[in-house]
Amino acid sequence: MMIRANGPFDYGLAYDFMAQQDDCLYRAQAGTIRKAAVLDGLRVLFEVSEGSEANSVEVAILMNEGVPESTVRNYVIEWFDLEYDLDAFYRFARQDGRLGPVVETLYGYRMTCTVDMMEGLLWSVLGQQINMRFAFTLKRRLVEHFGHHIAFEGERYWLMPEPAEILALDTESMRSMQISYRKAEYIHRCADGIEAGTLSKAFLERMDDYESALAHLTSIKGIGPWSANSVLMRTLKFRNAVPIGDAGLKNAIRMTDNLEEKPDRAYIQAVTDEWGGHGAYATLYMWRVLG
DNA sequence: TGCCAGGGTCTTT
DNA sequence: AAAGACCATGGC
Repeated sequence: MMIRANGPFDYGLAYDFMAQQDDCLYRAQAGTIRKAAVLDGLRVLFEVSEGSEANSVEVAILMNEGVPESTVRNYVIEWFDLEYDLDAFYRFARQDGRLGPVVETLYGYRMTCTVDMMEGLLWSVLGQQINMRFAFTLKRRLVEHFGHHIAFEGERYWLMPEPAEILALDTESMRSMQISYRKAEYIHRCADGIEAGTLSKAFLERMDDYESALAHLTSIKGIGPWSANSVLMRTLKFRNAVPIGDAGLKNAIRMTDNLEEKPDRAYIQAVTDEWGGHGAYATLYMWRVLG
């Protein structure tokens, strides 16, 4: 099936970004991206590749336990953020001194979202303060520990474990994966919240006010402003969410503004205030000015 | 080798 | 309110 984006979309840019990540929950190879997922309790393996028409992707289902095609379609729309009005962002960005140059070189670049809430929260905790390479290693160890995968053509396509399974995983097992005690505790809290419903995606989606959702997320021990906004941006699609304090964003602003030192919190706040409702995509593009 | 990493909490000024 | 200690370990 083919899916067209709302406005410009460059599959190659999405592919290149995803291929350079070391994410165990999809496989990027030879221009195609394969992913296994459990959707409404049923397993499915599908493949995304460049669409035959402009600004589109092609989706092929490789293995399916009965997930409706429309469900897979909606998943891919969310994953590649194909509904976002990218032209509206560009109209704003072209008039911005920082964003103007970078949006020209990345025309059609969209966010790769994290559809699953447990995965989004897990990443927002694992990604705290450590280098990305190591964070991906930790994620891989945790995911592979549970062993859930779909085998296809001699390869394993790993599935995200359920919150209940993560909740049941003891701290010592996580420590043996080199996840710190604190992060193990935070991950348990997140899994518990999803199980209880107060951190479920459906619950937070109903909380359509940004300030309320932010306050709710940061009330969880271990979820600070950076982690909360990471989830608001990539899983809940709040377009004004910006991970304040993000190291990459600091470095990017330092570069665009030609600063001697990294900008402080007030400086960053002033910049992100200018972005307003375009903050999430402004951040996405700013990350790319570092190369 | 030392500094930095897509931070957060808790304690102390 | 702001600054410092501590966590914890890989990557470059």
